[in-house]
Amino acid sequence: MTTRVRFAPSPTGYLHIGSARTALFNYLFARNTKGKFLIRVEDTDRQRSTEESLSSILDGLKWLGFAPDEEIVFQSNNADKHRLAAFKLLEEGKAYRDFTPKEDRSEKDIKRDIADRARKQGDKKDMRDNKYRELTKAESDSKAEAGEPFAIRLKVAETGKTSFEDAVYGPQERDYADIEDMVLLRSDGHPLYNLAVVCDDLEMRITHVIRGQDHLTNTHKQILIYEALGEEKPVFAHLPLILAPGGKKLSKRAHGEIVSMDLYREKGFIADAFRNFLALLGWSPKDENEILNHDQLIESFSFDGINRSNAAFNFDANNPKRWTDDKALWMNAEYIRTMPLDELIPLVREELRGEKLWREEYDEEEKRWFEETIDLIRERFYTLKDFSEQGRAFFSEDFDYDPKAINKNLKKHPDLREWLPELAERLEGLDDFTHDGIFAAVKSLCADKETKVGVILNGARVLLTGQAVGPSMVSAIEQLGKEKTVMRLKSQVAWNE
RNA sequence: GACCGGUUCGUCUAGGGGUCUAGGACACCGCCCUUUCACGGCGGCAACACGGGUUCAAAUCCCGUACCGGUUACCA
Repeated sequence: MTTRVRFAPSPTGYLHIGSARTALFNYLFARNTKGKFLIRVEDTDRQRSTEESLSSILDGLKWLGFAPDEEIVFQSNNADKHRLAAFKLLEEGKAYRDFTPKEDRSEKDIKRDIADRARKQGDKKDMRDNKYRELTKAESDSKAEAGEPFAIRLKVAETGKTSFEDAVYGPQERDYADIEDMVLLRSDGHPLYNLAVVCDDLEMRITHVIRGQDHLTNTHKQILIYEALGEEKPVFAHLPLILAPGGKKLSKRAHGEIVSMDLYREKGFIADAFRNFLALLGWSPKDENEILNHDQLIESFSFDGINRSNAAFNFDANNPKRWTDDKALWMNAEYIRTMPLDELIPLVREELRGEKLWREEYDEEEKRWFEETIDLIRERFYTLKDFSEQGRAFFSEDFDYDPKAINKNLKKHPDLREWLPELAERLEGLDDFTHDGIFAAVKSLCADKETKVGVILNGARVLLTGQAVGPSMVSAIEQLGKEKTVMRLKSQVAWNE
């Protein structure tokens, strides 16, 4: 049997980092088992669903590389089938009409409202106390015919329990007494989540339902629906949640853009690296190598590598250097400096284009120079943004000097004001403008001035690149070329900043 | 409140009765390399929530407590 899994986002916002990981695990499982990965858009909440949200989610999935194997299913298109299922259960006596007037819930604080009420009820609540539950068929029919509005609720048995074996959490049980007669169909004819999910998963022939742990208790309700429908249930695998630092809920409201996948693309993450990081949040491979590319992730993925406890996404909103999880940043840097150059170049090209730093020559007569430059400067970069920011001086005359670099490496050694132009002169007269020739010139200047090589090179770095850090400076000088090097070393602009 | 999950270094995690004086990764710190640095190499710091059992032996099994999370809608 081929496995079939689905990722089922509801288009009511951005692509949450936790949803992205759910999509990832579904995708990995599908590929690992040579099955199908499907996408179902759960757009039945018409008030909250938007086009923008949908395209943002789809874009995010595309960026991560999770293309669906079949056409995307829109849940709202299946409403008729859901209704049919509800009426079938009603017909068979497995569900009943509830004529209780619909309550008006104020949009605000619904969740708190519900929790408060539940707290008051304590454990005394009888889940079967609906007075319409035992109405005879004739009574129910006549009320319905008279035009009285009704919702359809599932008739959950008085005693017994649901049980299933979760592929991650193991055996699960829940007593019927703890499950209410949930509404299947709203009084306005609108099918509800649990019914819709079950019907669609059946229709799509889903074999494994892989989703967040927040659905663990829902699963029992859905099992009741599978049973009422007389259908086989799929395998369930629930995933631990991704929490904010301190173990609190991670939300856009409280934590901002950091929860949205869009941000990572904008900030210069490489999809491969981010996928790798995401996979390690709640899952771990058998051996100790944590750097796993797309194919390696697929190959090593399995449910028993999934951890059962929630993971905290670690970042510090007050520290720009730690705007997101350290490990994610490190992972991205690792990919940038080790991935094949021909895979990196197109990504850098996009970045430079976006910042108006790209020149067509980089693909033609200056291709070689460009590749060498990228290979040189990528060594200490963390994101693709660094190519256009810290690396800007390699592609443009219009770059800024980092004030910290000026103070630390220039102004602390006032002599550099004379020494660096002198270095420029010496380099200008150099026939052999290669690494060794440049280094020899630097060393002889150091000897003459009785200073350390580091002082000269650090100072030169500021004037040449505007930065305090970077790759081997001698190589950088060679890469920049004589003309630019001489010009920048003679410039006094930085001294006046 | 009730029900359901969870709890190993700061963070992500390995481990599921003896091999655990608890392994790896990130971060942090030190040293080395070097021509400076956010590269690299080597090393260090640092954890089994707590209390009871069971057992010759418990991070691992059982019970309780605490804390955290989820669910508790005519939302998804």
